[in-house]
Amino acid sequence: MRDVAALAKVSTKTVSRVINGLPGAGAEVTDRVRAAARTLGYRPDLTASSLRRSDRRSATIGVLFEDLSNPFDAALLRAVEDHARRHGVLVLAGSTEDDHTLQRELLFSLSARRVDALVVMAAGGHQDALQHERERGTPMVLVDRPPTFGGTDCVTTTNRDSARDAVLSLIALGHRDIAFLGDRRTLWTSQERYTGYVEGLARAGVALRTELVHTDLHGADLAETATAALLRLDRPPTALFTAQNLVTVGALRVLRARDLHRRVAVIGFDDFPLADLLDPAITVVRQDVPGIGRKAAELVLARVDGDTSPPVHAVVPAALIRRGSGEISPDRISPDR
Amino acid sequence: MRDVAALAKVSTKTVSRVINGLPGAGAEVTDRVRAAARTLGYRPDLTASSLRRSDRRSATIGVLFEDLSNPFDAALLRAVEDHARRHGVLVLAGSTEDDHTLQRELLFSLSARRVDALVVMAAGGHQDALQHERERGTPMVLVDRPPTFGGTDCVTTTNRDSARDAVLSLIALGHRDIAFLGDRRTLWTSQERYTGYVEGLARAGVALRTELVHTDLHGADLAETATAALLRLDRPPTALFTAQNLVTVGALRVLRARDLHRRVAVIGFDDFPLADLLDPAITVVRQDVPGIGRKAAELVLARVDGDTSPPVHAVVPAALIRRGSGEISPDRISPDR
DNA sequence: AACTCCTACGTCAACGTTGACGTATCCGGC
DNA sequence: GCCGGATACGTCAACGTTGACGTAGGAGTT
Repeated sequence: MRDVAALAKVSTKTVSRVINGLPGAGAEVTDRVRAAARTLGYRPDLTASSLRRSDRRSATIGVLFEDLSNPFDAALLRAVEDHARRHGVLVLAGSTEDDHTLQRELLFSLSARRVDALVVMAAGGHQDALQHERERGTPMVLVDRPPTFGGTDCVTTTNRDSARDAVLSLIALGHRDIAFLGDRRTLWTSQERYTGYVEGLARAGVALRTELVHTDLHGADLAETATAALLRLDRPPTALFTAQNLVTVGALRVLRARDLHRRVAVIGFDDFPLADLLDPAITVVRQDVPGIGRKAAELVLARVDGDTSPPVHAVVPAALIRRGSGEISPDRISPDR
Repeated sequence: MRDVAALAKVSTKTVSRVINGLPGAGAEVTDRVRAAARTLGYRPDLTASSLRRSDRRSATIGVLFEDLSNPFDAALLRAVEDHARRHGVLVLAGSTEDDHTLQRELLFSLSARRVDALVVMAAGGHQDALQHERERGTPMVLVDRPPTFGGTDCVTTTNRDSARDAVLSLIALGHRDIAFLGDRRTLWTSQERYTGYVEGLARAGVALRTELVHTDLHGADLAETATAALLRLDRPPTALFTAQNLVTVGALRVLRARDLHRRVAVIGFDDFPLADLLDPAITVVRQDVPGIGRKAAELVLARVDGDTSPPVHAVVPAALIRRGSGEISPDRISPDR
């Protein structure tokens, strides 16, 4: 900047005015400064700028997610990034892999870079580090789980209701032995979906068979093991409600290996790419991922802009997409031994 | 920092020493500073720190990609991020959507935030903005295309060789009418894969039927249209080589809709989730995405650490994964009218 | 002619941090 | 008792930028 000022024979302050398009710079000087900046390849330093500016904005938000290789996380990041970019805001992204220590470190890292706000899509377990950051004044949106502390927005989907509806739809087809396969119970979404499952059974007067419930299936491998175990029961389930996308995939692999994919009904929570190309195509509860991402970005950017209205808990509705696998009628299969 | 210093009754310089673990601070003072920092909720400001430090490192790299909703991009970002995080480096991510203007703006944005290096996974078209940034001294790695300017590393996969091998494998089964469906020709990978296709045909002495070649299929929808057109030919292809993952998916949709998915052979370039669960499972050329990402991160982080060895063009080998769809023998199908 | 007001600049200090360098204190050796 | 050297601090300025404020000159008003 000093070099630009020297070349254009003005003060650095005038360069600053020209670069930021502020009034108080004459036409001829403006041209000189622009030309000098170009020839020197000058790029303003936003970090120095935000250090000095009164609002201290870095025009950067942090996004914490669990695992980018999950299409759900990727799509969400994409939606947040899209919306942020339109506001001139960039995204510092980091995955936590559900590791508590990692999450703390990442949080410190983002905090040290003075992000204007945080979008947190992966808060398993304790939220004390998050709470601390929130109390320091960083606006924050939690995605897929409500905050355990005050003053914080969150965006979730209709986990419980959609799970209940999925189960009721299976029951309407005559299913009575519906298995539940869920992700870690520490996740709020898992709990909600399980509650919806239980509510669905209860509302239809179907008894809950606890041996059909498998939780803490983190990743497709554990889901495969659990599915195999279900199929070995004396009275195997005629339908599966798989409460997370990787769990769905694991279950499908086992059903396919046993050639049961056309006989056992499956409804999965979370859509996934190619679900429509499988045989049968997979019926899923589809979350409005772009909608969730957009809402999260909107909320957090509004907070950055000084919105101090009471915290919001936005609920973005999910929809049951009937593709075939959830419309298979009950068919008593023999135990897999 | 001033508050911490005041509370601990030391100078800010001493606080700096304690926070950074530098020698020259006594045990008792260290404890006092730590305690003060904790009670005040002090977080160092990395942006101010890197402004003043001699090395000017922000411990942040920028990653430009095209579309996060493509699992290839997502997996690559994930691999880069993993590796970077292990070095205490965070990732500023932005998608360009193959929009030239957007790419320029994003580049400026990252430059203004003084990223230490760039990983560019999406450089279609002109690279002048990239070149300019490179000339300003920012280390840079291009993924999936060689640089048009000097002094820059890149990481690619065996596009041409693997494409040729895929085609030869189809020819070995007796296929003579092999269609090529490719992404935009402006992409280097597309050109390479097409060249590999041509080489494969030539090496086996099979004539190239130009009406079987469709390029510039950006996205699954265009691929569907092209596939439908191929099936209307008087002599339709008995095998498809789909040179990008979304193209593969589009082609599969059409084959499935026509119930030809068990009669027309398909080999796709780029693996995609669930390719193994389809019927038939899809034979693909699988790139070593984690390997590419790791290599890119390694290269760029080494440059940040001052590695000035000559620029590297790393080639990470891809592998043909035979799953079934590529092992279908030629079967003359009648034109689809 | 003296005044106000506006425009187009410049000067100075400060944002939070650290490199360079200074100073006070203490310890061991002779 | 004095000196050399290490150790534990502090002081000052600077990184690139901008807010607050100052000033010079011209236009308009009375």
